[in-house]
Amino acid sequence: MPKQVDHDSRRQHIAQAVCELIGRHGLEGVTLREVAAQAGVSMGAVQRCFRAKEEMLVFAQEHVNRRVTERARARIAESPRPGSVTTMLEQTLVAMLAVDDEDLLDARVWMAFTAQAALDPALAAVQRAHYAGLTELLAVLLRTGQENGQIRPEVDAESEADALITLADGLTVQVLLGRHSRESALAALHQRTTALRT
Amino acid sequence: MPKQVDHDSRRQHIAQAVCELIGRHGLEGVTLREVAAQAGVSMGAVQRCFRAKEEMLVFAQEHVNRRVTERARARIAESPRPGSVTTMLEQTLVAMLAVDDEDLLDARVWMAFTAQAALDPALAAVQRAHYAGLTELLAVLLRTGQENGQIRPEVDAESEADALITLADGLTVQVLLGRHSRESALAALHQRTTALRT
DNA sequence: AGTGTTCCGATACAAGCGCATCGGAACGAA
DNA sequence: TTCGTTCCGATGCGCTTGTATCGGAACACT
Repeated sequence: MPKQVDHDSRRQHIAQAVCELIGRHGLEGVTLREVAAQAGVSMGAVQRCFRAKEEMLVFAQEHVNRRVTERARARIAESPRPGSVTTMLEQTLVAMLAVDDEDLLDARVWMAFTAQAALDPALAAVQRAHYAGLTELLAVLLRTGQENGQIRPEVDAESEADALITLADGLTVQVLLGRHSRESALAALHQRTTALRT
Repeated sequence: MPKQVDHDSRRQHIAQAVCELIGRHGLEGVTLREVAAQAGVSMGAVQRCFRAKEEMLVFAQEHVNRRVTERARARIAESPRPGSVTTMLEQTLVAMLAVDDEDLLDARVWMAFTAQAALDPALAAVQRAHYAGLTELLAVLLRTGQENGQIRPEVDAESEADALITLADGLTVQVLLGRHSRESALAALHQRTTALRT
């Protein structure tokens, strides 16, 4: 048997390098040579992992989406007030904002991919799948809260989940443009989620 | 005196070509050659109008921003129910959405420039200036409505204007990704603005 | 140790890019 | 008409891009 490498972990590593490049210089800054340098590997290694540049970009998109979802679940798990559904909702949305200094890069990556997805139906489908998962997560939280009597019963879980996601996206844009501070965005989320309480 | 051309109108014309290219193929699709072809002029003419590509892009950004503002003012002027401040508010936000079929291109252009502005402080400043004008427009409408007794007095005009803009941006993103239809976005705007009524 | 397979680093290459250059067309003033 | 200036279309240049190619290194197995 020949030499073997862990392809999947290498793809993750390269995807991370791609995200850092996008976050700093946008999609235009993603060249195979730069990616290789950022990842600390040679161009040949990158080419072996991904048949073409676009395949690499799609993988990177899914990579950052996965991380957002993970962050959301982590924030729910370590929620400051366990049992409070509105807190869990808020933490999920905070994870989506991804404006926590170190994660601010991810927000720019999200922005770049979303802009591209507005032009490329294939990328749009990837983003929609990601959003579908988040919507479901929020909807479950909302329904749970309604069963517990923590969320006002007249709220429609699905449409409210959509509205919350729309708010998070809008806030992300505003923060990235420097029109909102991180704090004011968080405050807006807090206000919106507490307004759902009974 | 030598041959003279109307530089300003030519710049507008080229900017329009740039917008159409961005709307169809993104910022990556904007090359001097493609711009010249789309505008129906030669590359030399483009180079004469703009010293460099970036200058052209900034001008195009301001071009599309101007058009959004104009559309907003036009929609206010031909408001279906003159005198109704909430209707004017709604029409302004509808203009910002720019998802009216023919304007859907502009929404994609907005998205592309905004993503770029998240990386380039100079572009971010241009966008912030644009938003400042829109915020002021909305705030004036809100204050007028409060003086007329059409808008609930406890609303803070500035922060409410910001919130409305955030909503519009979020909805634009959702529509471009195909997660919201044009109609549901308009409905969301309508609901939000009517909620401000006394 | 030998061998067969997998991997990868370096290089080559065509295409496309932004920009600079320049000779001549276009046009107003004399 | 002639002149002087402005404009522009075509072309060239240096550079970067994504991808293809390939000789040899790296490693598991016999």
